[in-house]
Amino acid sequence: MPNPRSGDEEHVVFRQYLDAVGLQGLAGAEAAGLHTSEWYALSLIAQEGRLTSGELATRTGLTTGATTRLIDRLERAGYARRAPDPTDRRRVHVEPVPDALARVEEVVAPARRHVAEVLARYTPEQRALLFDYFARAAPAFRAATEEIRAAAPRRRTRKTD
Amino acid sequence: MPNPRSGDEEHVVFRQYLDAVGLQGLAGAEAAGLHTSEWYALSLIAQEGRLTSGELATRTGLTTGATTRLIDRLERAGYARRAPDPTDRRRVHVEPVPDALARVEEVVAPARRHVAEVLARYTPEQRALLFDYFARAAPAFRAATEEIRAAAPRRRTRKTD
DNA sequence: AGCAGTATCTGCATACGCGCAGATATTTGG
DNA sequence: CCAAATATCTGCGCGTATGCAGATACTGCT
Repeated sequence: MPNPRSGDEEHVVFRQYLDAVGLQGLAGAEAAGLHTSEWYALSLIAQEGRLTSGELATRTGLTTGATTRLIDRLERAGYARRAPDPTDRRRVHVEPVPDALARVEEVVAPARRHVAEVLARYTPEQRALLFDYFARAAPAFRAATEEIRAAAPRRRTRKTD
Repeated sequence: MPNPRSGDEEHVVFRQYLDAVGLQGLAGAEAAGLHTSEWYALSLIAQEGRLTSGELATRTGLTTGATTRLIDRLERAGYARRAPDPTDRRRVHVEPVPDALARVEEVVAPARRHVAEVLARYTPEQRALLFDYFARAAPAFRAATEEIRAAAPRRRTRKTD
């Protein structure tokens, strides 16, 4: 990697940073024994605390049938569980199993540790700034995610050329 | 631990940040029409600039046969191409197609834009610190990834023992 | 030149996720 | 109480990714 103008360099630095974080996430998902759709769904559930099957279907972009199976897998793997809705017995709430989230934490532990090492080299003020960035960037990334998913035409199958 | 209370909060902030970045990556991969193994492989190739089929097999943890098909898909989708090794004609180098990487950039564009908005609220000095963090954190995440993959009970792959 | 070792590719079989459409259970409205 | 609407589940088939093992092509060594 040569040393181009700093604007370019920032671009590359950020790109590689994103890639590294993304790859780490994928490795984590695999280590947790979860496929990406399951990992994605679990993140959604953990984030919202609790979702109905239908809501999960909407958020993941899957059909309700596929979502049922997805929940089956998550449940079988011990990451989530079904809970009845007291007011509407057709509905099924899906909620994370706390114990399993701890397992996910374990998988993320190496990343946390390595990053902690990096953070340790900064002053408390600098660390505060970084965490301020984390807090602000998370919603920004979530907004970007929604934007991407909204713009992406669902083209899972490439049979039609 | 100087401050358990704020430490806990940092924990959560960081976790949500990681989740948000990861989900964004997944959405991007899907928008690019790539499955996770393909996205993963493409990241590796882009990072190294060029890999042989065998090296890619090792890095992804796939068998050489599966890797051949993976390269086929990457090539058919226009993200990578095969290039002969001038010194060893058995070998096949896989390299990213620059044009396609630009397409991937497009997919990441929303994230870049949203984060740019966040970064715009900081002073140049603060931004410099953040980019310093990005540069340092990327290798840290890569190390974490290797650690995770090394520890993960990988599906029975290699038979070369 | 011949033989062993290496790198990649190709059939074959298997597993799995997903969409589709119908089935089942429950709520809501007349 | 019956019918329509709603939420989830199940049976079925398709497309695809992967492992395995053999085939093919090339290199290096004797």
